[in-house]
Amino acid sequence: MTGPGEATENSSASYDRRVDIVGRLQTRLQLGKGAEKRLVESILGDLNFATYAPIADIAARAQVSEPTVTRLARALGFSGTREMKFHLAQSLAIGGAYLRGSNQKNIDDRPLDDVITKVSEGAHAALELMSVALSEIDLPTITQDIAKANQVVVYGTGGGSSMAAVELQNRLFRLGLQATAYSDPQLQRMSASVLDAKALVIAFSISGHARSVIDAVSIAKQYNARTITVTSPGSPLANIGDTLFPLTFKEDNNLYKPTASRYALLAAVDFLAMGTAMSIGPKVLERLRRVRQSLASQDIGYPELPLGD
Amino acid sequence: MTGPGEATENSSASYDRRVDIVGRLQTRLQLGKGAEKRLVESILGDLNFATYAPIADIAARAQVSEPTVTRLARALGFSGTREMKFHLAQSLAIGGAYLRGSNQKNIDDRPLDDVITKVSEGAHAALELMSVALSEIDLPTITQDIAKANQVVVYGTGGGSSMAAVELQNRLFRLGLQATAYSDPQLQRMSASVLDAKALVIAFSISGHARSVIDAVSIAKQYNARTITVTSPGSPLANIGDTLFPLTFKEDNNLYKPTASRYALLAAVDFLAMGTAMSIGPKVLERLRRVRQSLASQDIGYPELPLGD
DNA sequence: ATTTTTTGTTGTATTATTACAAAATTTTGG
DNA sequence: CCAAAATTTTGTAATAATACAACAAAAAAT
Repeated sequence: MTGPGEATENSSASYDRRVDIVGRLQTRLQLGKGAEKRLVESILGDLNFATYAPIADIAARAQVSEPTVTRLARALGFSGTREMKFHLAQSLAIGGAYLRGSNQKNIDDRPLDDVITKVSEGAHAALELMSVALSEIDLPTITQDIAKANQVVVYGTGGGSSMAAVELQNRLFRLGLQATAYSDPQLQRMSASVLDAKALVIAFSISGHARSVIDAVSIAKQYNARTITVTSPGSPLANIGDTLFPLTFKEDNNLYKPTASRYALLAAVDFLAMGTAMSIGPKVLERLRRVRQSLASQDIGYPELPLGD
Repeated sequence: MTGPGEATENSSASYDRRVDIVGRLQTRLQLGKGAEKRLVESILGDLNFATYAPIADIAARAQVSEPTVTRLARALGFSGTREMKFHLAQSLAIGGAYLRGSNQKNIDDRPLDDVITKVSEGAHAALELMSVALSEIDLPTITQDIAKANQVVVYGTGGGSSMAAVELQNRLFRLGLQATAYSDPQLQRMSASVLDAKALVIAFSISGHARSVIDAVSIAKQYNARTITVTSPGSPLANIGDTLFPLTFKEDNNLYKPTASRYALLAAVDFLAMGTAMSIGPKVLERLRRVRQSLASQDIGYPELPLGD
């Protein structure tokens, strides 16, 4: 439908599909069989090739016929091979080294000087893992709860989680919600003990074992506050919360680079904050405008810049 | 000569050219004239169209002949129109709404439920843009400076930058460096005034206009401290620092999601921290082990978990 | 054994490029 | 400064490359 002929008009539909293309290919790999499976395998095995090579070469390499390639493209929702290749090119651009390198040797084997490659591969991977995991959950329901809450209390201890907690506080605050973040273990427990049924707790912990956060959530529940936990599925914290926002990440053992999970946390904050903004709806724009203006008046006008330099 | 035939090998050469294509077109617009100029104008006027439309349509719209399009592609260093269009598609993907911009309806008009897609696309794109931009700089030199510093002072004001500053402090501290972060404007100026030539300043600012950070860097320079700025190229802060670590990002106009730059900042922190760890070398591992142990003794052993939940 | 689905073959339509010719531009000799 | 030659730029038409449709054969499911 979104064919070349319609190039001029808004191609937002295809834009949405873009990044997901690799995931969709992987799904198809499970279901498919025979010629199509061979083809998908071949494409995933070398995305670069599939992007730049003509259909004849792609077909030859996968030992399938040319129309099979066209048919796969159609099956994925594209108007044809051409369009599929453009989208592959785009996800390759966005996924960067992460996707480009998927068929390469073990990351840690490579020379130590490509710090940039490693860090961004790790970050891309972390984000990818998160968005895959989240296809399971019902984000709107969670964010509607947040949007309706009278008071939002955010817990998180330790570098990553407390960063996330503070960040979420800022973001929700800008949306006009009463949000407060607590990083201090004592304050977490104390603040939890004065909550009521109209309060909403959001608790961050990568491991799900942070003692003070678990305590605070338990206390909050005693007072009937709703609790959302952002943590690893199956962890103690995940088990006691009302709703789980799963934090999925794979920390690799490279001691020099112990931070992939931070991207996952940051993404979680973004998902929650943006989702909440959406749930609140257009009236949130007025509040954002005010915040922006309050910053602008102080530091003379760079309106294009993000909030809170 | 990165033709389709070479698709299988690592196409890092084309990777470098990728983002720059719009800039190169703009350069050509100055020099060129006649048919080519018309064509370039037309392409820049609607990158989307140029990306998706067949050569005949592109030529027709610009009122030039088809071979002129092929010739332009060649002149830009591509093997042909096909390749040029792929690269356009990729820069469009990375530049995102920014490049797609003018001639499209607002992204915000799209349905509200694909929060996850939007956030992760933004994040991926931000990371990719950073790593492309950083292929220019000499990271080892910078991180060796950090590794050798007697004392590291980190400045950053406002949500994103202060988060980055604190995070970098933590990371460098774990490596055994004397690192201190200051988010408070007054403290920034004060701390800068007591530095000496052996101190190293790292200053974060997304815009590069944060008054207190600029002041602190100027003061630090008066006392001969080395200064590294992590900020937008060309900004006031970038101009006064000794070394620039360029922060490249395209904040899109989606008010609901004002945070792509945070991923760029986080990546910058990772690049610097990991690079520094590399520069220090293996002896850093012992320090990391100690930090890990100090955390483990308190909260009973989950050694696989990242430092600082 | 028949129907349905999947895959391949062949011919055709679309798209991009080459080869050549015609303008347009610049250069050069008077 | 002007025309004629040389050079460059641009366009036309033929050709090559690429992708697709229609149909047929094979495989799988009923």
